[in-house]
Parts: sequence; structure tokens; C-alpha cells
Amino acid sequence: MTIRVYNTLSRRKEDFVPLHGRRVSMFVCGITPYDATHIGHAKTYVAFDVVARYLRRKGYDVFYLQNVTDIEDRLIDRMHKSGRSWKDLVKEFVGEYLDGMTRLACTSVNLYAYATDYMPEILEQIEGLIAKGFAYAAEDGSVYYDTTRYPDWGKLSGQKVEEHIAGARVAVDERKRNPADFALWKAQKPGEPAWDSPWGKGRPGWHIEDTAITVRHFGPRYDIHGGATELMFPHHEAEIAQAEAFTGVKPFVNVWMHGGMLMVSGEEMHKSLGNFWALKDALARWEPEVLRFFYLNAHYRSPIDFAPELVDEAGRSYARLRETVRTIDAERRRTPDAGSADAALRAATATALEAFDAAMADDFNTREAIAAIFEYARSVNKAVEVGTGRVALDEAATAFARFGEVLGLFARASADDAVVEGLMDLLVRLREDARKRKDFATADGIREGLAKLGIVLEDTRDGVRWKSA
RNA sequence: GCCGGGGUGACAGAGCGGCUAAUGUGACCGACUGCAGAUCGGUUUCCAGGGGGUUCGACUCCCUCCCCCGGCACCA
Repeated sequence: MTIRVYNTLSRRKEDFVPLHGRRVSMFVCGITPYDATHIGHAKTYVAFDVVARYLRRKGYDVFYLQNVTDIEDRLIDRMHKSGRSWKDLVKEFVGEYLDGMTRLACTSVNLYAYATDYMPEILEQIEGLIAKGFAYAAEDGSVYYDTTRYPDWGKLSGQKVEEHIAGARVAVDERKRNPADFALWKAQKPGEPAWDSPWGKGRPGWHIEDTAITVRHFGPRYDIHGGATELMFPHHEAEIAQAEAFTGVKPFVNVWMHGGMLMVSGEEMHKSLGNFWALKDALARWEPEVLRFFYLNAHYRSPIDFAPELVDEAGRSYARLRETVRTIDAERRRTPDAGSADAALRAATATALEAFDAAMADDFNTREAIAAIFEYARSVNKAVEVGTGRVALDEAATAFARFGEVLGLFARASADDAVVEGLMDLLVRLREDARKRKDFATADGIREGLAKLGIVLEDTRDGVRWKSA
């Protein structure tokens, strides 16, 4: 099946065709570690994690590269305010970020590239841009990109230079030749970290680190560039201008993907509004899989509204699917060879796998893919009720494993082993004996005791089944 | 102001020029049941922001208005 991907550059869905056979180079704008990772970051990275997972599932050899902008204005600002070194801040916030990503099962990144590890490439690009006439050094040792020299400026976001000048609400920096010009290199101010350059001490401007990183790893053109929509202008626009002018290769990126923003109860998330949700706080309140499921419940390009009640609701919704997975596990333990509902379940499994794949192939439509899983879950539950056999159940387990692998869900490890199964058989039998004697106190005592261990007993028409947490 | 993206049933949220608007949550009814849990069946939405237009037919395409969100070159 052809994968269709919405490309911001063309504003439509396109057939996904990698540049080099099955190899896919994918870059996603990472964090600037100047503050806590929040739930908006997490939405973006969960979305692109699924993109990478799905492409890999489809047989693509994806190299997923993400930058860490470990030198930037906001970081310096934080440094001044906190009295801590920028390296110290980077260490803390990157650590927190990676911890959150691990817990959210965002495990598909191949390499996190730190801006400051690419100084040679950054300087090379700036020098190259000056040599080609796309950039100029100002008196103070800063270097700017001359946007008037780049005809495609604005092609990604649809911005027009003249209109920006008309709508500008801030005074134009007088070191610049044109209002739209942006800094490639910023001259050092007192107390700021700095690196040597042909223009004196300074640091890279925001934007240049990403092209330095991608040109080094991917060359002048690569397959997918992702990020949240807020980065479209000026950040991604600047990347295009830098890279295409520097390498002379167009287009710099084949597919631009942008994820929708996250709101909190209908408002922008801000510390000053008191509605700021650090990722670690959200993870303290909800299970990582629930949060992940919440994000994937909407299409990645849609903005989503974050509200505790909505995440709770997603949790209830997700519990239904998780319950089906547990039911499958429990039923498989009974190991019937065949059942009356085998054919129905096997057909449903095939249908579900197909529907899931079709949804994912259509611009990674996780919401529709999840809808397919829900429909399938009902089929599974129905088949189990009627009675289904081992082969069909094994297929169902495999199907859920497939969904889970792509979405990063259903990862609960089952702790079953032979001893546990033997003990459970024994307990279930003892409880059944008690029930037959109408000794419900003993029966309920066994059930409650197991519940405390995370094991649920369910009495069904054709016997007891148990599920581990 | 300019650029981009949205406004769908109680809520969340998809698809599609034409079958009852997917799926989930919630609520209600029923089945199952010693109790519990899970599950199954059914019910609950029917001016899809307002107005115009195209069409045999629009939630889906076009125009317009309203509202919401993000971005808009300094860099706090």
C-alpha cells in the first residue's frame, strides 16, 4: 500500500517516495533545554515516534535524527537568571526530557545531535553563505542572512516579505540590511558563552544548528523534516534558505510535516496562566500509555485540547482495549484447540489488520487506526463469548502486538510463568469448590486476595478466567 | 493587518459529493450473574458556526461573514 503524507510545502497529501530506496532520513526539531519538558513537547514527539515506527513496520530503514539546541538565547537568559552554567542547565533538562521520552515509549530516535558538537559545520555554512553572497557580517561581529537574496523566502509558510515589514511591530535592528534578515552568528555580549569564529567570539544563531546537523548526516537533501506548526515560520523557512543557498540543492527537504499545537482547556499553555503542565507532572498523574493514547486519539496535524477530564476519558477508553488484550491472554491460557467462533474471529483479525494499515498509510491517521482497533476489540469479545480456539486467539494476540508495535501501546509485559499458572489453577479450583458449597466468604476472600496482587478473576459462562495486571 | 490551521452530535474525534455521520466516553434500557468484574445487544445525536452559491444531490466543493488557535523578522 502506498503511504500518503501531507506535505506542508505543497499543502496536500503526496505519495511517499524515499530518495534512496528503502532508506528514509528523517529529522525532527528537538528541544532547547532551558526549561522543563511539557505536555506540548510530548505531543509532538509521540506523533513523530509513531511516524518512524510505522515506516519501519512497513520495511523502511529509517534514520531518525533529532537535534538538541544546547546554546540559544532562552538558555542564556535562564543561565543569567538562575546563576547556573548553561551546561548544567542543559544536563538537567535534557536528562528530564530523555527520561520522559523513555517513559512515553518514544524510543525511535537514532541520534540526538547537540548543536555545540557541530561548530565546524556551523562555521563552514556561515562562511559558505557569505562567500556566495547570501550573508554578511555586521560591524559588531554578528553575521546575518540576507533574505532579499533568497527568492524562495516564504515558500513554506506563504509569508511575503513586504507584508511583514508592513506589519512589523518591533523596531528593526539597525545592524541588519533588511528587516527580515536573521542572525546566523551572534557576537558575544559580556557574560555569554562564546566560540571563536572568523568574525570574533560569538555563538550560532537559532536555525543554523539544524542545517549544520542535517547536512553533515544526511547531505544536501533528505526525506522528512518534522516539527510543530509554530516552527514553520521563521525557523523552518530559515532552514530552507540556509541549506538551499549553501548547498545549491533544491529542495532541501522532500516532505515537511507539521504537528498541531496543544492547548490547555482551550487556552495557550503558559506558566503565567497557571495552566502549565510539565511532562513529569502529567506522568505522575496518568500512566504513560494513557497519555500516549490520549495524544494518538486525534490526528497529528490537529490541535488538541488538554484537560485532565479529557485525559481521564482517554484512560477509560484505553482501558477497554487493554481489557481486550488481557482477555485474549486469559483465554489463551485455557488453550482450547478450536471453537465455534474461530472463523468469525480470524476473518475479523484479517479485516482489522487491513483497516489499521490503511488508516496509518493515510497520513498516519492514528485516530482512524484506533477506531479500527475498537471495532476489532468488539469482534474479539464477541468471539470469546461464543467460544473461540487457540489458533484464532493466537492470531488476535499477534494482531494486537502489531498495533502496539506501531502505536507504542499495549506494552504491558505479562508476568506469567509456569509456576504462576500452576498456582492460579490451584486457587481457581479451590475457589470453585467453595462456590459450589455456597461458601462465598472463602470464594470472595480468594478473589479479593488476588485482586491485591493485581490479578483479576472473572466468572464467565464457561468457567473462570484470570487476568494479570 | 498579513500568513497558516480550525469550527462535526452531551463530550472527545474521524472519514466521505449520495446508503442509518466511523470510533470512543458519558447517560439510559436489556442480557449474563450468588456478588463482583468484564462483556454483549439496544437506545440517546439528525439546521454539522451563520448566510449565499455550484450540483439531480453537500457535513464534504466555491464565495462571504462570525468565532477560535498558531505564526509574524527585536529578543525578553
